[in-house]
Amino acid sequence: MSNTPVNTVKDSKTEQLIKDTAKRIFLTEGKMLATTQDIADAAGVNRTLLHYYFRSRDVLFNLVFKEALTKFRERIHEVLGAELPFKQKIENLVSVFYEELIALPYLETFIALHLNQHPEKYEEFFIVLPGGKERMKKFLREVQSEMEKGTITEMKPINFFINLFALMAYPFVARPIYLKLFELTDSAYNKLLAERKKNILAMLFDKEAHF
Amino acid sequence: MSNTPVNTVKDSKTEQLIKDTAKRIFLTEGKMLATTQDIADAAGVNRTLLHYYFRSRDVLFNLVFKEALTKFRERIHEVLGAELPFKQKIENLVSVFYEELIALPYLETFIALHLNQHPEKYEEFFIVLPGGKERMKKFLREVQSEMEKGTITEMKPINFFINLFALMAYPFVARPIYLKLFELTDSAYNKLLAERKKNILAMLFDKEAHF
DNA sequence: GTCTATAGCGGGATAGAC
DNA sequence: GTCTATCCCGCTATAGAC
Repeated sequence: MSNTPVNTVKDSKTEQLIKDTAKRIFLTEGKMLATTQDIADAAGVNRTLLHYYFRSRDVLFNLVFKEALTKFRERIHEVLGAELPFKQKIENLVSVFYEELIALPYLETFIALHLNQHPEKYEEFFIVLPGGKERMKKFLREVQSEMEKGTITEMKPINFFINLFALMAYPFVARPIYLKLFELTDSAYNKLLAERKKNILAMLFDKEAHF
Repeated sequence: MSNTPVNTVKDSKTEQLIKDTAKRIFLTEGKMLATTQDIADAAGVNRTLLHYYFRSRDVLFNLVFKEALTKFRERIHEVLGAELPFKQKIENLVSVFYEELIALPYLETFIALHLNQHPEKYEEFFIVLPGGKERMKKFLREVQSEMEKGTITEMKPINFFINLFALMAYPFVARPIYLKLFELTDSAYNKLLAERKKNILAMLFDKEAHF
């Protein structure tokens, strides 16, 4: 209430630096077992600062996870909720999804493993987005309507949804396997991923020009 | 060479029990951080026996992993190498893949995470299967030939391969997410998975009766 | 806000008795 | 082959000086 000290400027550089570094190590590099020392070293700060700002490794881990997931979901929902023709919407979705997963390729893998281990944390991680449920229902109705128009193959709308995300996400999850299996370089695999964008649309929609 | 003692009967019950338990915990339940104590408790044996038979946790982990992966790959290769019409082969593949992943749903997730962390272990885990390389090349040629016949959409054969495995594997990897997202019970999700078998074929092949 | 020093414990591994 | 006792280390976390 009275005059607050000047150094109360929140979100100090250090705090943000630690959080960004943790995010990179956990979700970009996929090192979910990284220790507090690993993170501190990578950020170039003393290990105790991590506890000073976040109290425990667990709190930091969950925070980073939750923030990334929430941002990701918000972008997806935004795209799916846009007032655009169905096919255009899916094209945008693929682009946005790619953009996010190139930055955070292990996000999906982590969710899958972590939620299996701690199902009670679902509500903590998947915070309710305003209008989220309605937006999903609306999207599934759109899928249904497209099938009636004959632009996509008849199936349960949920299966269309799963197919869509399977085709997008799996190549990121399984990247290390395919790199070796087909003896590809990183950049060759990235090129393959880029080409897949068109391919995914060709798979989802009936009878279209493809590549 | 001379008369060996009777108690040299290898693969004692205990050894097998520990290995089976570890396999279940690591690959079926997805608890890749399970401690030696966790495994010993689940098997109902003393923790030191684990070291007695396998020397270290790491050795046990790699052994279990490698055995499961090799068995899995052998089954897949067997199916892909069979002398059968292409579509029949893919149908068989989906069935075999499902059978294996229902038993070991976390196999794929583990490979992805573990190989990323220890890329040098690729050769240890992915042992060379006799004729493996030729079989893969032959399969990709078959894919090419099917595209020329017009039964499947034109694309790079590698992309057909990735699409195939994406559609099969992803719903297993992402199971915990979809259970919650669509508020499904375990058995409802299993039913959905079963229905997807037909759906996957419809996605992969052009213009077929679907469901 | 940042450091050093230290407590504390959980987990892997081995020695040695039975 | 199976157990108990013990060692040892890495990692989290905190107290307290600066």
